[in-house]
Amino acid sequence: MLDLAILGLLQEGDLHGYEIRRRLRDSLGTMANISFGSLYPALAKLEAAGAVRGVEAGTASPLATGAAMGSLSGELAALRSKRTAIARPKKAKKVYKITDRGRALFTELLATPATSDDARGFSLRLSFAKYLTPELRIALLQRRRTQLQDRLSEVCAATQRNDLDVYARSVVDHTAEGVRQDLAWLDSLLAIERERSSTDLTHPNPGGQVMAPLND
Amino acid sequence: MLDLAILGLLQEGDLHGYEIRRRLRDSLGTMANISFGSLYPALAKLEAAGAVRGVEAGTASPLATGAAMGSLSGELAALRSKRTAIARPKKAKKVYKITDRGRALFTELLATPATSDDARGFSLRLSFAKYLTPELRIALLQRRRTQLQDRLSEVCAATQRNDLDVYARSVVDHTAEGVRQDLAWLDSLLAIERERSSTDLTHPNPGGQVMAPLND
DNA sequence: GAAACGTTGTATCGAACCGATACATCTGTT
DNA sequence: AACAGATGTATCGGTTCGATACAACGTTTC
Repeated sequence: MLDLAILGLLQEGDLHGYEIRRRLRDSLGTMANISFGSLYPALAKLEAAGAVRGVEAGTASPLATGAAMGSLSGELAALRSKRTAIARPKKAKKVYKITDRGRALFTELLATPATSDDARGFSLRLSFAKYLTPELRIALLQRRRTQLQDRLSEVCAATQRNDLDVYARSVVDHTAEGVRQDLAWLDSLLAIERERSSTDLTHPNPGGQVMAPLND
Repeated sequence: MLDLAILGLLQEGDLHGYEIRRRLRDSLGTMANISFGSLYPALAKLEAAGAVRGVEAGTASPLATGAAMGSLSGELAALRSKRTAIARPKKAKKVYKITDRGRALFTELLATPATSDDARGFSLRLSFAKYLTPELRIALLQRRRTQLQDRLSEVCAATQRNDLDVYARSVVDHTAEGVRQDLAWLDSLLAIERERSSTDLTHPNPGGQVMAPLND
């Protein structure tokens, strides 16, 4: 699941570990707090599998690193300290690029429903939903929907109990409310998605947006 | 964190593994989906630490197992099949009891803020908040509150970005909304808690409810 | 009545993941 | 010049997950 997130980010540009973690926190809200203890082993594993290639930046060609830079502040910092960048090749950044193999793996992981998408797995996949076909997109939403409905009936059953003290009850009630909200969100997404697909059928590719691998 | 959940449940009655998992799902909504791959090792660890004691039920005294039964349906099933219960001592249930050491550990774990309470850790602790003093209760809520505020500003920053496609944006927005709702919930809990503590000061122990280790 | 299936129940394995920690480099502050 | 703080890579031990195996019992079905 971390693999999917990494490949997804790398799909939009080359990044190094620290920057990946930042994006995980910023763009992919759901994947916040991924620790380096997960990240670096995952990167090593992906590299061993040939899905990404990591090159030490700073050692070889300092001119080429500019394009690989992640953050704005990082780029500015690099420009400011360019005098030292050539003289200090020690402990360089390792910039990761996605390979064709990695792109294939990404597509595969994204489409695979896994066994049970939990909240994180679903949100992650939805974040990358522009890479899915409309059918797979709707399938993803529907899978999550039935899952949430099951969860809701469980939680509602818990709500009916009368052997809970105020605190436990408050937790259960709030949990139920959260599930209901998620469900409503999902329904709105499904409605949008169905409308979009129907209009796409009548007006194939109307504007700048759209089409199967959806651009941003 | 699983330890805390187990000890909390065992505090209200002796249970065996399977039943613990059921309660984890039913009473403690947040701790749903705990796998046996976590549960049994955790029980073994707690037993090794002297926090719980597990006794094989069914083998020794079939009469004594009745009180240790967890679910209503379980008890009924045991009554119905009591004729076979004596004759079939194979592969017995292992019923766990909490010890004094376990109770002490529970109190310690419950009061310890850990390093960072995530959503699960917080909900779990709040579910057992009746075992906390009013001061510790408020401290727990406030810790979580500042944490959620930090999270909210992070997520709001993500909301401002304009380089997200519709799907990623929807995820970010919904996440932000969720955090806001959690924050509102927390504020209401804090308000209640503060009022409760102030009325407790003016009218010490007014009704059947209340007092430091709060009963259910 | 036996075969098939669902539930209850205990247990283990490998992999994923977390939290803490260590270490190195550069930047800005005082 | 000293120090704090962000950036950056990396590893270690422990916890948790997901899959799987196994066993006993109840219910349904043919």
